[in-house]
Amino acid sequence: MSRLTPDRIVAAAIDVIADVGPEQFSVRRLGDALDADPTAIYRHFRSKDELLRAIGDRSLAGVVDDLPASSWRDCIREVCMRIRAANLARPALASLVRGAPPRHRNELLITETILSRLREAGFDVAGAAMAYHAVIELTIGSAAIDSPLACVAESERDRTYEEWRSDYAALDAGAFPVSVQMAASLYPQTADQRFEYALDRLLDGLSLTVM
Amino acid sequence: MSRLTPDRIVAAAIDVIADVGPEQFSVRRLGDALDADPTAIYRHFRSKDELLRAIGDRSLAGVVDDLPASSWRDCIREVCMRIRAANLARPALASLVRGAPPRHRNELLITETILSRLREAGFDVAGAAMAYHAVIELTIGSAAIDSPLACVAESERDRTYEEWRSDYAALDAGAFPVSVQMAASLYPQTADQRFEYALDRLLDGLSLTVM
DNA sequence: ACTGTTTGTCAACGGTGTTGACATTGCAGC
DNA sequence: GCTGCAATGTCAACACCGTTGACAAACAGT
Repeated sequence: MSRLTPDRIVAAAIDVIADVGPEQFSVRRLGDALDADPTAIYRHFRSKDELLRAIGDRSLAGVVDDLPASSWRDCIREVCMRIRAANLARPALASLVRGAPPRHRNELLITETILSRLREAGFDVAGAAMAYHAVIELTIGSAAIDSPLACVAESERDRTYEEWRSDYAALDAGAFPVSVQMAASLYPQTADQRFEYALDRLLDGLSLTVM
Repeated sequence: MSRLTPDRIVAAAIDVIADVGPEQFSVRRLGDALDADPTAIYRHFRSKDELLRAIGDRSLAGVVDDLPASSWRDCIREVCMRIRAANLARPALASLVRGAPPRHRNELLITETILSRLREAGFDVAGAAMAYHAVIELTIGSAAIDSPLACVAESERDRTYEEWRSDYAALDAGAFPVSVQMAASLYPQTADQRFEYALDRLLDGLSLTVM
């Protein structure tokens, strides 16, 4: 075996990203962390993009383990929440999804799980495909939006939300009456809970198509 | 007045992005297009990020003009489609959604429009806030995911989707039976239509909360 | 032990955003 | 008019970035 392996590189990369943030992550920094020449990484990954995908896939390990067998809704809901949690925990991943197809094992397992549950629930092939894409777009897209704020301390996050609310409250009440009136009610609860609500409403809507 | 103005820079930047794609957009290219030194741009924008935000702001102009007055669903649907269209046309925006967003006029107009329609439709304050966030997260998130493929030629896009489908079809049918079976049905229709479907199902689900 | 592939190292290429020093322009106030 | 000052454009340079090709060391198979 070689000194560097894909596994060790991915593990080190996750550490580096946790350290310096996804924005500052670079091949050179990763090389430093590995005490190896940065270009050695290209012996194991064709490009940085391929490396990032591998990192993303590793973070999705276990997403489809021990799922509730109760209903298709509960199952898919849980999968989506776990995907979100994985993406928010390592915020770099959310940004690198970029519509790339799931070529890796964990991503494929997720697809297989969601699709099969939908089919069991009575979705026809076309309906299952549409429902799958709908649920995934909401989950991944929402995580991409929320990830920047997910990695800062809770106090700072709260302060940011409060700042945004007061921005709305300070608007011209003539031009933006409803925004001003509702300012205090915007960004309610936590970002996780807002996602949960959106996912539940989407699943409600999808349920209607199969009954 | 100076030879370069923020307006002219933004206009040129939009042209350049349309030409070479968001990925290849750089300050140097923009300088070439303006027949000026690239660093002259920094006399009008503090950073590339600020420039991108200005581009984003302009691209959202007109999103809330002449909306259908019929139903709240039609109205919000139309707003979301226009936001998506704006984001996909100027894909650079998708990548900058992640930063802490300063409130710009067009963005505020969109918020006001959606919130007021929801309130008129009978949503209470809390429900309108949740529905607003749900709809926006799906719209912006989905656009962020779809934008990389939105700016390539249709033939190349079709080829990419076909490649992804055949990736699924080539999987081990024992481990991924449903994925293999449904391979040809994945990524159905266009990305716009898939988003439309997801949005409609989400609106269906939101409708249930207000009846 | 010889050979050929794999892996690590090094220098370098072409690109990026951004900064500071310098030259030029335009415009206020006298 | 002129002067002085701020705004604007130009240039060179910095510190990075992802990636490639040539070369050396280590390993595998025969």
